[in-house]
Amino acid sequence: MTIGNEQGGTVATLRDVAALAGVSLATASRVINGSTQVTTASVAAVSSAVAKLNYVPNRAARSLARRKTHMIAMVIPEQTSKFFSDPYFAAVIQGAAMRVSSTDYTLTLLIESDADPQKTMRFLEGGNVDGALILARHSRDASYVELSRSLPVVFGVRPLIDDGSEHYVVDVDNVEAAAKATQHLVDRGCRRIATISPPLDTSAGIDRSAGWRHTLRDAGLDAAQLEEGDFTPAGGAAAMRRMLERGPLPDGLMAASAQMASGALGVLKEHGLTVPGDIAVATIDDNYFSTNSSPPLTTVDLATDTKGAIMAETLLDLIEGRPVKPLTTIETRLIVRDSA
Amino acid sequence: MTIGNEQGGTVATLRDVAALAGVSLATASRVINGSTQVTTASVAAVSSAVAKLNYVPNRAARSLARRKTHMIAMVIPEQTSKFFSDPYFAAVIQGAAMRVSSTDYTLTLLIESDADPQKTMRFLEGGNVDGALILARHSRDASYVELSRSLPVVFGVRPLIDDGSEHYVVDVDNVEAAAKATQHLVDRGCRRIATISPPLDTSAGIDRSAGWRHTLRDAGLDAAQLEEGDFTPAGGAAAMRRMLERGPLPDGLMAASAQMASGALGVLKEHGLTVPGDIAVATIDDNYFSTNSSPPLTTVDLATDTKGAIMAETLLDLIEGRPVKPLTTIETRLIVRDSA
DNA sequence: CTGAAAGCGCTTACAG
DNA sequence: CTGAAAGCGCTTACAG
Repeated sequence: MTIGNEQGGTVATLRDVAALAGVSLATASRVINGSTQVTTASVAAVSSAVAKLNYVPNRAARSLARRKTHMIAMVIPEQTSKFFSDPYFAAVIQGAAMRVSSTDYTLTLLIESDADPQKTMRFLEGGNVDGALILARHSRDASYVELSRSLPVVFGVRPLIDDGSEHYVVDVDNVEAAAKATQHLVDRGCRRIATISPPLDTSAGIDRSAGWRHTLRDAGLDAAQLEEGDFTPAGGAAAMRRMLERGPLPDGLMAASAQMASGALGVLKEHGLTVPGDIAVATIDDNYFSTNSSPPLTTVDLATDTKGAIMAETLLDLIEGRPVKPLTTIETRLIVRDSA
Repeated sequence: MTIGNEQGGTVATLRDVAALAGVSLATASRVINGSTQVTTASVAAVSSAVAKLNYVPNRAARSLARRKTHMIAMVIPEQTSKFFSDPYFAAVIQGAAMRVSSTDYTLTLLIESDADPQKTMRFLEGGNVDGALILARHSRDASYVELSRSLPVVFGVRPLIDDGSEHYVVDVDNVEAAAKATQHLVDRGCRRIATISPPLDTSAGIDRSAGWRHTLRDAGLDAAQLEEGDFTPAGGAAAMRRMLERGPLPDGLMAASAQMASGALGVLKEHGLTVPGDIAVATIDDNYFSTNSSPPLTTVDLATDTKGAIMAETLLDLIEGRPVKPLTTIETRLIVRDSA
């Protein structure tokens, strides 16, 4: 016994509202859309009809007439493991969803299929949304930068291409975030500070390793080892192992993501090394990987949910034609815990 | 300099396709919708026109004509903290989004505002979606059960009301999951097995505490302490503290969620108690809270992303009029790690 | 301030 | 198998 797909046709229509209020369709529409060109009598009559009928405008009809969908898309890379176990995505999505939920817009989740990445692009180009929030992989940057010529688009990560075309980015200053974490290690007296970096073909990898390097240089210290991770605990553990094999042992580690730091901590423990006794660890991003590890990690809070909210806000500004600056930088702050 | 909201009108329309293919609008539409009532010549002509023009059907127009939106909503409770730091929601959303992304449907995230819960309901009742996936709080069960009379609705958690009306649920068997975790403690020789339960006014709380209780009874053991938690690490820690204060110390703990277990572990450590030496700990749900704690936790995997996928699948079946059973149970399995 | 009318881009009986 | 036409439920110049 299933519900079937008839909805019973009980949904009230604008025509019903107008009839009950004793006005024309046009006037009813004006009242509903908050036009000032209507008498208070009309407003009253229509409003009460709306309440009585529990009227909700049909989005499809409205979209068609206005040629606006009132829908925005959030594009997310497929790579299941990442999305699922990476608190970053959950936080951005939540921030954006919360911001959007206070408007008349609707947020739709678009997973960019590895098998058919063009599907996402066709959807976006097909006029199905008023704008898009992009969290996808750098390998597809070019397509999205291109897309932003015909559709309002906001990137959550600086695209790696720079062909001079304009695009909008909301992100933290990753150079600065890495510098804060590294400087903290310098300040507490570390002299041989290594880093586990995000992949060096991502803007996070490029920027965070740069922040680490220049902070050391400014402090008059030599850069110790750099090992690349992949944003996962396993990747962080592997990087830590390589670092330990190659030696010498650093006295400070700037693990450039809490997930990687958490993996590194496990390896350190295996080797009987204490944190922060033998090696002080600072990281970047504050989530359960940084709060829940032992010891809890000194980190730089990236305010990722705020970033999601501001991405959404920026996109709405773009869609509605309000002025927007190309780059919005989210503030970060150091949080000192036990690991450094 | 902003993009503004003109899209340049470059999007091809069905009329364009028909003209280029030399057929009528009706025929073009038929080809695009896979009708068999068309000659192969028409199919060829239209297909090539579609490719040439990069045509994508306008969803709004299609929705209006078909009176179907091709959109499904996932309703999530506001309570920021939960959604954000609770891997459960991320997993369900991901599973559902992945499943939906292989169809022509679109998944929209609806956050049920604490301030105006009626807003969500109006949206759902307004014919804006073809169906809804409900993850919201039990306090609103009645509204959603009521809603499911006029809209296909699938619950991710068994609603607490039972007024005889039919509704569709996709969930794990929480009684059984708790029994598996508890039985494992019994099997390893624990005699005084306590539990930290989810809130007892939720179906998870009711079922998991029941599974714990009846497993002990079947084993001929007395139920030791039960303390209520709230699904968070802090709640688990508080529950553990109360348990320790009241005594006596149990030799086994079935902490009914990995987050709560993680909080409890911290308190045990504070008190110098070892796991599993002094007290063996088993939990429910497998995520970074169970894999990332020390020791890693023996747990029952709830396959939460699969649950999300099956919720979506079930809803699509409902929408398209395929037969659906009222309850779909997701399989769970015990994963033995170091904590018990 | 208000209403009649055209139009948004599709789908779908209906007639052929 | 195909096409002309009506209609889905709104919005918005246009005329008054």
